[in-house]
Amino acid sequence: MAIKELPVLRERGACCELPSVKESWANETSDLMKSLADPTRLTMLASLWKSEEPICICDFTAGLGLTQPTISHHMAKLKAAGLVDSEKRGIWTYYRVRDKLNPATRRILGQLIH
Amino acid sequence: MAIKELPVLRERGACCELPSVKESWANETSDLMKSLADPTRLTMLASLWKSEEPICICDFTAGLGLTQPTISHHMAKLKAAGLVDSEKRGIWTYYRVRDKLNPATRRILGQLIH
DNA sequence: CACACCCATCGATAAACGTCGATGGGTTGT
DNA sequence: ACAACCCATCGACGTTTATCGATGGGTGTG
Repeated sequence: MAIKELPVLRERGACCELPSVKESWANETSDLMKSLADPTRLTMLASLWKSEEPICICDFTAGLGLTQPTISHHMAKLKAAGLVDSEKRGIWTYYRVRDKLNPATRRILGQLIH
Repeated sequence: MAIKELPVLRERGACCELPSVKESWANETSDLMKSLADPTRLTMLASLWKSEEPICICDFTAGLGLTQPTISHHMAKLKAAGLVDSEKRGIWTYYRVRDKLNPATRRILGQLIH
């Protein structure tokens, strides 16, 4: 257990340096995590991920127990995060997982949803 | 483009079914995402991930531009999410990425931090 | 044209969140 | 015993978030 070799005798008031972590990475990654930090959005995204066909707002509104403005609000967040694309057809607006998803993001979503 | 074959002529008021997504999965995954949905927590977790040695609160307080209560608060959230372990040594409390991390969670973190 | 339907947006409200100062418990060195 | 340091917790504050009802624009149907 390496934990037994902790520096018990380090000087007081002497703090150590941290491994460097890029601020831009932290900000961008936390934005992605925020867009996924809601059960409704995760459910919608997983549905789109698994579905062969695009899905429209009314399907989500009918399937989940939420009102249409709430569903639209969540979908707008997924779209703002660059995770989904939309296309309007007649009176419906169809959503799908974005084709040109960043490969790293696609891997993460694949790990999450599986 | 499969999108050209959208059901433009579907009946109005007839909503389709969604692929089934487990509610428990959505809740648990969103909890994990929430714990990662903050730049400070991501920076701390990435530091622990990259570091050979455990790191104590005072190091984070010195390295990031935040007060000690804020750092402790974020670390408590990471611990509550089961992502880190802590061990007290003298006056210091050392943190490290949890040894017995769920393999799926470890893969996700590996993808995120890399 | 009038009506029904889909959807995005606005405004409001309650809950959750990030941050800080203050406090107190533990531990070490003098 | 005292002082200095590390850290967890509490209470407060402003910000963000999830949700809803109401509204209006757009589109197809009778």
